[in-house]
Amino acid sequence: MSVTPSTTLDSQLTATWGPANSYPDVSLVMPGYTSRIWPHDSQPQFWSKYQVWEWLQQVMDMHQIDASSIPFQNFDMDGHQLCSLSYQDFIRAAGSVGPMLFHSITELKWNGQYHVEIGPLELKPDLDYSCPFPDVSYPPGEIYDPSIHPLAPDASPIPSSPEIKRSFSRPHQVKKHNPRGTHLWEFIRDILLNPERNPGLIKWEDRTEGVFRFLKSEAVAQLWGKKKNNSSMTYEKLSRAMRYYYKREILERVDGRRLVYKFGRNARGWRESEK
DNA sequence: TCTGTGTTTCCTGATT
DNA sequence: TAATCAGGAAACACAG
Repeated sequence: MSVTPSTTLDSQLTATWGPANSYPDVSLVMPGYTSRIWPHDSQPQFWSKYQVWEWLQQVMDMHQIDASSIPFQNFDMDGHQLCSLSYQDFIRAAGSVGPMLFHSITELKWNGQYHVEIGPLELKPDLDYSCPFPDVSYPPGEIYDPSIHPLAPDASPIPSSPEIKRSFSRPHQVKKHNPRGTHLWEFIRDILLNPERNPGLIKWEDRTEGVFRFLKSEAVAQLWGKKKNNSSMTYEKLSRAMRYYYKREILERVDGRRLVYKFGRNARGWRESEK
């Protein structure tokens, strides 16, 4: 997508992250926003792959779980395929987060099928689906491979076995420290990982090396500020936060190139093999 | 209340 | 000259 210079940020967002893609507002597709309302007439069966990813992103963000905790490539499917997954398929594909995702999609399916307005993504607030492990990242060798463990299309109804019920109701004890929801680097990563929805804000310079460049630095800063409810955010401030990532090796310096950053060894989920 | 984390804000100086 | 980069310092919000 090309964006003309006269195009405002809002209109860019509207055009790329908004109604054209069946969402009423950017806040609905950008993780962390408060108004997480999926359209009632949006049946997950008819979702595209990107809508599936957005749903994943939202559910993870809603529960403040690092989106890199699950291998997105395991959900490289459209809504129809997603809806055909069983409870066990979700566990295989997303590990400990699987039950939460299954619950969410089941609810959405029911909402879509029967138009029961019980609230979008209405997950029980007293349930803690936080990842039970300090950092459930998936090393390349451990990434779930659908070709090895094909996902059976035998959709299960609401879990009924005692074991499954337990996994729905038992709060996990270990919480991941992520007080502010999505981190800045994850926000950047997520823009990069949605090329169809990225309105020319950031682009990959070297996809395999994790090198990327800001095309509209101030627009990205505004978007970040909007997400954090901070209207005074600027690229100056955003870049300061980015530079703090050098020390933590989430980002690596790219010398001599303006607006260019590179994901470091501690950044997860940006590689094509671990999406 | 204290502490740690992850920014946010402001600043100075250097570089492009 | 403006934009950006680099990094120090302090403040802030939040969760545990």
